[in-house]
Amino acid sequence: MARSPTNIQNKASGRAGEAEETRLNILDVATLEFADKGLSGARIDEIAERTDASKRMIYYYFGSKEGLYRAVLERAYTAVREIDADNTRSDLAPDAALRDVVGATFDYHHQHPEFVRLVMNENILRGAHIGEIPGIRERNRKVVEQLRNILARGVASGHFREGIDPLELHMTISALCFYNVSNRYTVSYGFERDVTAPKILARRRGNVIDIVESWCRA
Amino acid sequence: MARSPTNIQNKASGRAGEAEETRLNILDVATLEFADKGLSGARIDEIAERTDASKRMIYYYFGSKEGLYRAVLERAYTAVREIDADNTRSDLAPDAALRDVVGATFDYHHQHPEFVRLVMNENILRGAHIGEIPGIRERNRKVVEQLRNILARGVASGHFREGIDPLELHMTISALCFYNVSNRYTVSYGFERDVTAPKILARRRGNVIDIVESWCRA
DNA sequence: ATTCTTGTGCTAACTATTTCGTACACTGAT
DNA sequence: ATCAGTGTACGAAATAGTTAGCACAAGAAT
Repeated sequence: MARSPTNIQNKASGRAGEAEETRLNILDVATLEFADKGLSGARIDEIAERTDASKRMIYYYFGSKEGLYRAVLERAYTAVREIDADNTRSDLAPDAALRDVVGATFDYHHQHPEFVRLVMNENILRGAHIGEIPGIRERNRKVVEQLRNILARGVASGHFREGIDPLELHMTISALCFYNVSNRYTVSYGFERDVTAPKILARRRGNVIDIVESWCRA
Repeated sequence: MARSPTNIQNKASGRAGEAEETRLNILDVATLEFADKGLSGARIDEIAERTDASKRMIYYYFGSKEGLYRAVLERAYTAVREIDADNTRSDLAPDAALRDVVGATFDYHHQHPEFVRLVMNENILRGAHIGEIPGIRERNRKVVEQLRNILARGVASGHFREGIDPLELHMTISALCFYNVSNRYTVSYGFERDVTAPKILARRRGNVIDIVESWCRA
């Protein structure tokens, strides 16, 4: 029952760097596997097989299947910061800034389906693990603050109308970008249409930007 | 693990209808279970336990775990027809019709989270089973045709602008309605906000309708 | 310098349990 | 007596997690 440390951060001793390398390799494989099959669908044995390490190593570093899952989720959420981290967009006009945010969000989702699938899975699990990941609150807040800023500038410049809640805007953008990837296999079932085809994707991207902008426009 | 002795469930009596009753009872329980945990997360034994029947019956009627899952999915998809089946909305003005469709879609998703979760799960499975469900193609087409109709009427009456693809509109509506339920546990993590609270829900509903309308408006 | 000790990184084989599915016997209505 | 419907107990495979211990490097003791 005792939770194992799992914190072994190899520095100083042993074969330098080897440990971290193994850890990351496991994390990479596990990310694909969990994104592919979900927490309950993924198999530790299979992850172990695809790794350069052995099954024992997974338990050595991550303690349990859930521990591994949490580590995977945490890394994916950390990586997602690149969307907004350095992009303050304060140099852009409000409407251009908004379009830029929406476009970047759309692209990120499209380029990282494994992240989308991990989030889907986490929602299937009713967010059981998301609370344990440090920094998510801050990240979410930051995104919303950025939107609030863009909205305020837009209202001041006459581009946008008043009364739009940044959080609602955030949900709108997320929904439009997320859904395309998350529901890829069921959405337009019955139509001759591959939602990943460049042409269709580009059109959808443009539409998503338009939708958001037309809602905000004064 | 001594399970309950005898689950006497039988009222005995006429076979007529009893079989179907058992079948439906299994289907009900399985729907909740699959929606809750997904295909790989759900446990046949647990489903059996919560049923008025026994595990044997599940295999008797549905053959396998996947067979049961498929039956569950099929029924959920059949049930969803109620959104649009009789609602042609031809009596409404185009803009009112659109608002009505969006509102009804929003409500349906909110009222049937188990359907949303089944669809999420099916997407995790990369739509492995959706193809085997008869009538989905037609249903999807019908929805899109209804939107095409509304759009055409709206363009004619000057309410809507030209050039909106009904399929894109459908995706937009679905995305905005689906996401609220599907990503309930991760969306606004970090905000003091319960996305199921009546007030917040009503506001979101209004916004979703506005978003769609403002995009279509001439 | 050589040996002893210690701790990390790691492997292979094993265990205990879970879990899907089945064999078989039974029951009551027609 | 037949047969759809049913319960109980079990089998076989899969699967999460563990046990026991080896290899190697670096520092301490000799």
